[in-house]
This record gives sequence, structure tokens and C-alpha cells, in this order.
Amino acid sequence: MQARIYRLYTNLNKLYGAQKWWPAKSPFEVMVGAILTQNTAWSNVEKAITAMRKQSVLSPAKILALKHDELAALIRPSGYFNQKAKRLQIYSDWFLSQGGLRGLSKIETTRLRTALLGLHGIGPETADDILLYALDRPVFVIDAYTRRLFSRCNLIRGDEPYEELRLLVERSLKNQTQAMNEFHALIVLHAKEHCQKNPVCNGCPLTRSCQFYKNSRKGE
DNA sequence: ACCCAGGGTCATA
DNA sequence: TATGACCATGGG
Repeated sequence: MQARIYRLYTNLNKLYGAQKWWPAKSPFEVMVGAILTQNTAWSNVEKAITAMRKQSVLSPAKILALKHDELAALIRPSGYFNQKAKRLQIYSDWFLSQGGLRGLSKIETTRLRTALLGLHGIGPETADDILLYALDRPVFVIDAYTRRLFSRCNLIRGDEPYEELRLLVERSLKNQTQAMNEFHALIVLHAKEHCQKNPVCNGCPLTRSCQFYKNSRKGE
């Protein structure tokens, strides 16, 4: 099973090449993006990030200095703006209290993950986005695309707990941070650029018609 | 007009 | 522990 997951990774890598995620200019911007993209199309998140950059508020101190309503108005295009404004301020406050990137770099990964999950508004996927793409820790991100793709490739049932899938993939990738970084990026790319746009593929990995899907199934 | 997107929290049983 | 309601915009 782990070998098949690893092969899925190498197949995607051959198909698309290195992605060099996350699309952001700084680790803190990755963190902001991770919160804003919760159940939201990335195109909408970009509008919010752009608005924040235009106002020069892409830093924890600036985010905390804003009133709730001001921040909510800025990030309006990303949806759930009231929730997310609150989450961004709670996160920024915590980030500063930990001594910023310096401080976080001194905390062991498992402890850090637990701390992140303790924050209001930070669930497993958001925490793992932050750990992997902002802090370069060997943690894999499980999202809806991953579940669907793995399920359609008969690698999993689909209803496994988040934690079980995360550990499975991490083992499959031999705990290599760079591979985890690329694999998740490739899965998202495949879903967006191939499955959602390619008329031949017609919604893969939600259908059986995709060439890629056939190559990744049991029995080849 | 309808569907859903790179989730998470909270109330209820 | 397991569902369901709720949050909200913008693009297809």
C-alpha cells in the first residue's frame, strides 16, 4: 500500500514537475493564506491577500492593530469574513506571544502541532498547512482532494480518520519533508488543472475515465 | 438559479 | 462519536 502511494506521488511528479509551493511571499503570509482558504476557492483568497498587501497589513502586529470590522472588510472576498477576521487576530496574537518565527523554530514538531490545534479556528488541515509550508516540518496535509483521489485509486476506503491518513502518507513518503511538500501541491494541481478543466477527463478523480486514474489503480 | 471551493466550531443525541 | 447547522463570497 505504501509503495502504491509512493508511486502515485512519482507519477504526478513526472506528469507536472516540481511545484515549489506555497504561493506566498513569506512564511507569515502562508499562515494567513492557510486560514483564509478554509473551505474557500483560492481565487477568492488571492483577492483578500491582495487587499491586505495593498494596505500593508500582512504582519501579525498590523493585523492586531486593526479593528475587527476593518479586518473583516479587507478580507471580505475570501468569505466567512467575520469568523476569519477573528481567527487571524487570535492567530497573530499567539504568533507574537511565541516569539514569531524564531520562537516557533525552537519548538519540536509534535508539540507545535498540538499547540496549533489548541487555537480557536485552527483544525488539522490548517495546522498541517502551516507546519509544512510555513515552517518546513515533515507533516503531510490531508484535504478533500487527497481523500477523493486516494479513494478513487482504491488506496483507501475514504472514511478513515484524518490522523490515520496523515500517518499513512508520511510513512509512504519516508518522512521526507520535500516529498510531502510536493505531493500535496501536485494533488491540488492535478485536481484543479486536470480534473476540473479537462473535458476528456470529465471530473476525474470523480470518474473512471481519467488516464491517470487508470495508471494508479490496483493491478495497473 | 444552483453548486461548491485547498474547513472548523458548536449544539445536540 | 457522530451527524447537522452555520459561516459567506465569487466563479462555473
